[in-house]
Amino acid sequence: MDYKPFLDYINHYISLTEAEEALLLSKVIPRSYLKHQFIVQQGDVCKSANFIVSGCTKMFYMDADGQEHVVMFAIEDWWSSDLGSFITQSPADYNVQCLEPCEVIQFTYENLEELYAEIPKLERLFRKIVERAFVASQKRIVRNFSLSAKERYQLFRTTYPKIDQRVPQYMIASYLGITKEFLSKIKRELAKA
Amino acid sequence: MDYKPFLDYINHYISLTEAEEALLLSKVIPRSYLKHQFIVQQGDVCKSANFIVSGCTKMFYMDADGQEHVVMFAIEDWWSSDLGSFITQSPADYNVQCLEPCEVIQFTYENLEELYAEIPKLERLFRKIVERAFVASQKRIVRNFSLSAKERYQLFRTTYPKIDQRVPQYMIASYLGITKEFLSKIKRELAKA
DNA sequence: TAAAAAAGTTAAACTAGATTAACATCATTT
DNA sequence: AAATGATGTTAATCTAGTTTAACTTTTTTA
Repeated sequence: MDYKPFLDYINHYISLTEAEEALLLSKVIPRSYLKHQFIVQQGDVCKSANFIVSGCTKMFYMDADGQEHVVMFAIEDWWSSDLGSFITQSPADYNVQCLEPCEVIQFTYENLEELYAEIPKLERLFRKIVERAFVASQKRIVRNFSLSAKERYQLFRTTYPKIDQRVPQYMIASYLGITKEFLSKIKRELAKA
Repeated sequence: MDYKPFLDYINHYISLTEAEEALLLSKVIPRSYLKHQFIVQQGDVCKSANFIVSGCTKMFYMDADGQEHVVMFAIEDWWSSDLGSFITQSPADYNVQCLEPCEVIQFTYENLEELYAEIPKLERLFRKIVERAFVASQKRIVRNFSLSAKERYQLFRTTYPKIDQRVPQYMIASYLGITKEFLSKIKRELAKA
């Protein structure tokens, strides 16, 4: 597996010495998944923090009625884990499933705790990553309330054009909180206009 | 101002020596606000991270139509800042306003950066705080999609009974993403049943 | 390459929640 | 204690988005 995108990503936030890079890579697990494979399963403990080197995943919640709710997609240079389950090492609320074959770099909980002790700068790295993720998540809450379904789709399409192209439409509908039928109607209207 | 709740809160996540506590307190600003006063204003840079010692705030977004959207409430032992604005030191998307007289402990951006350098453990503290906030935020997104307005209100009421009692109903409606009229209807139904 | 499965479309009937508008109650200030 | 403004209620009408169900197109697999 090619570690360069991963190291580039990290060096965007903090700078590591060669020794630190080597230590980091020694405690990280490269893993490949097939399309449709689950990286995390609802009910199981999320044992790793997963960095996507290549491929595409969805994180989703299966509700009591068997309805899927897509919480987020992840592609190259994003993380895809049930963070709540990972940090508390308790059963996951969400599934993470590969929508394409995926190459993933994994931190186990124990390895990450060791790394925090050995390279304290990593606390800073993950603080910054999660800060950004939290801000984006709050922004999404507001938008879900203040924008119409059509506006939300237009925003999604311009913000994540790559994901819009790679992911089945019915999953995007779920991510936007609408039915696939209604998204189909929205796309027809947008195509006309 | 009484710093004990603040120190207790911090010691729940990490442990500080007496010297570290003293250094921390020397770089923090206690401040009082009146009811209705703004701690952060949309468009201004959010200059401080705000820990609520006493009182209650709302963070809200004012949309293009002049409609208020409540993103979150904060009471004792919570934070209330526009984190996106704070971490990037760019104009705030949100307002933070006091719903009661408030006692607040403030970290300026510069002081916090200094503190991170002087007490690296604080990176760990804020990493953990933001991790939890992010997990809660994602959970809220899923719930907004998978639960009805009535279910969301019931969940809110049992999760945050104190806030339900302290905050005007029309603001709770805004937080839940519904109109005050519809919340009124929901409450009538719940009272009947 | 046929067939089966997955993904997408269309349209009619329906519903959760919005809008509007009038009114009621409570709190604050003078 | 009256008046003002803020908060909460009720009910009729309306609409964005759902549901259902039948159908088409694309992709995957045998």
